[in-house]
Amino acid sequence: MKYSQLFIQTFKETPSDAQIISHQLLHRAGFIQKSGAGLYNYSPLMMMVIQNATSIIREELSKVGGLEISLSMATPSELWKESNRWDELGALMIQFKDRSNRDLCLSPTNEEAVVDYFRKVAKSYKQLPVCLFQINTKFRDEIRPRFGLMRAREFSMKDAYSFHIDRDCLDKTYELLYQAYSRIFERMGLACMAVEADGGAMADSGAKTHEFHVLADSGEDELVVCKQEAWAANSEMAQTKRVDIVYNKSTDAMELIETGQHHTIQDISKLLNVKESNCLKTVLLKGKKENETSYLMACCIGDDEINIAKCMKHSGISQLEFADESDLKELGFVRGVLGPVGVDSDQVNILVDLHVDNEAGFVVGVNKEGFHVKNMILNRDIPVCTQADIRVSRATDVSMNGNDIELCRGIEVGHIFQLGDKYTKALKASVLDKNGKAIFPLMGCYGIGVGRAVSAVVEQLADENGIVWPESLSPFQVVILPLKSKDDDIAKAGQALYEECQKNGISVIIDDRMVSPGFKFKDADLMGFPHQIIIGETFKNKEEVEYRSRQSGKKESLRLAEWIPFLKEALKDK
RNA sequence: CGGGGUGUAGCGCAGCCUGGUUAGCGCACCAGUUUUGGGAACUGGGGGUCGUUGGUUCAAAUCCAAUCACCCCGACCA
Repeated sequence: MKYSQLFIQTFKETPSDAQIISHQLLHRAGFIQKSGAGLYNYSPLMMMVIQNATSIIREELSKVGGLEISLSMATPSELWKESNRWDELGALMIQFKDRSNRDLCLSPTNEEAVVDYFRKVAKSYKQLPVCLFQINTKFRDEIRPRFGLMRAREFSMKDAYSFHIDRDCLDKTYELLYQAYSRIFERMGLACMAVEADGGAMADSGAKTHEFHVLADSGEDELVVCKQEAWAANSEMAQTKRVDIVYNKSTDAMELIETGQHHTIQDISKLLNVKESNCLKTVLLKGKKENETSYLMACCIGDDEINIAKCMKHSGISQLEFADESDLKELGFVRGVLGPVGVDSDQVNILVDLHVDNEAGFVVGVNKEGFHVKNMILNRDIPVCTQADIRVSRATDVSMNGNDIELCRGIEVGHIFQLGDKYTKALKASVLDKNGKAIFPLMGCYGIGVGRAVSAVVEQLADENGIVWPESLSPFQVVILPLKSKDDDIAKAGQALYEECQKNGISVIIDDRMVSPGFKFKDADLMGFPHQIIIGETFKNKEEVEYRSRQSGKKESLRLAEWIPFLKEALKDK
């Protein structure tokens, strides 16, 4: 490829709305353009990177028996209604009507569609196991798209789905996919970590699931990592322990106390001279259960925080969020003095964190302006409640085995789940087993965000001069930079080397523009091609050209004729 | 969804407060000359319904209103 024919614009300046390095560089180097909030156009260079990434994915999935299919991007509402997700996924799913007034959506994920495909073909256990995958565009109407391709609304995803006759078979495929994912990310040049995760809206709670994370400060997920145990988990589900609480063991009766305008845990703690960890923080959450509005009262230690993702998991209520003033009013609650005492558990479920000792006394609001109680004891005073891990982990916590932990941030580039029979059951996709009995196959589901993975590569490998592509993803392996554009000897040498590379099957681009040397250097660095060949002064003087590695900056000089063998050697592991 | 901010050339911005020539700067783009080892210099040029709509005014990029778009922050007082 000749640079002059590439139809690419690079920029010296960073677009004002790009927050993170990968977004800035992908834009500056001419790989992506924004077309709207969370919507991006890909340039020819970006398409080459995407092709390289998807080839790696296809190869590795084929190795473990994956079969590529393509499901329609718009899906009819009927399918989603069969699994009840038409309403459950809420505003995340962009829904619309066609000219005949039929409801459709742009697929945010494809469990229903793939099960529909599956059930039209599968009749017998003899057809299993099977693993179907596709690489196509998904649309999720995210609350807040950001960070360029990291959280776009329209994005390319590889999603795979496997079907099994029994748990054992599912486990085996899950393991195969786990290994395939590790190889895929390794080949993309990513340092990746498998992390225990929460299935969220996609799977039944308790299902086995791992996320693959690239550690980066710009990551949107918080991870809890224990190096000693080689254990890592998403903070949405990581259970850890506090070791600093002294409980107020007491059998004294509950005592009503006047607290006036004191509302925060901090104020109450000071006023009554009680430790914050001996107060109970109570929040009211609102969500949906079986399409009906449902309320949840969540309690934790006063200086802890409620983790909403964990609350959703343990309560079975989806789309949980903090209730607003009008919700509080409607239910007869008062802001600032919330508490579980005397709450009708038929109306509001009560979920209490495990760190709240059920025999210790706590200070808590009593839903009456100006009053709290002392010595509220869970076992005695709150007859109907559930206890579960619903707090946010802190860096000062220890693992369940008592070892030190670290909190760090990660970019989720892949996610694998065991879905169980949730979708096959919902969509009545059964096959006959050996005994001629109909059974619902177990499913696994495996996703990779293609654009996000590519962004993560940029995020992880870029330096102050621009992108540094690994050979496996780079649009071109070699960039030839003939300096002094008007010098015939140099131009000829460049052209000759360019043709020679092509003859030898080396992927190459030549910067044939009539621009100053600095421009060519800066652009080559910015665009991140791994191998640079510079033809300039040294060629005029000594008939030598110069090699420079983008990644290490290491330079070498060799005679022109020696370059092809050198490059072949350098690229042979690719 | 709530709060804040920004919309002026492809990109980055000034001008607006205090209304008044032909709306400006840098980068990018086009032509020419000179340059050529880390984003060259000079000369000449093209490109704008100042987000949109409405209002105030002799006069609006500038003041007012509405609206749209984009960005950032936010659920910890429950």
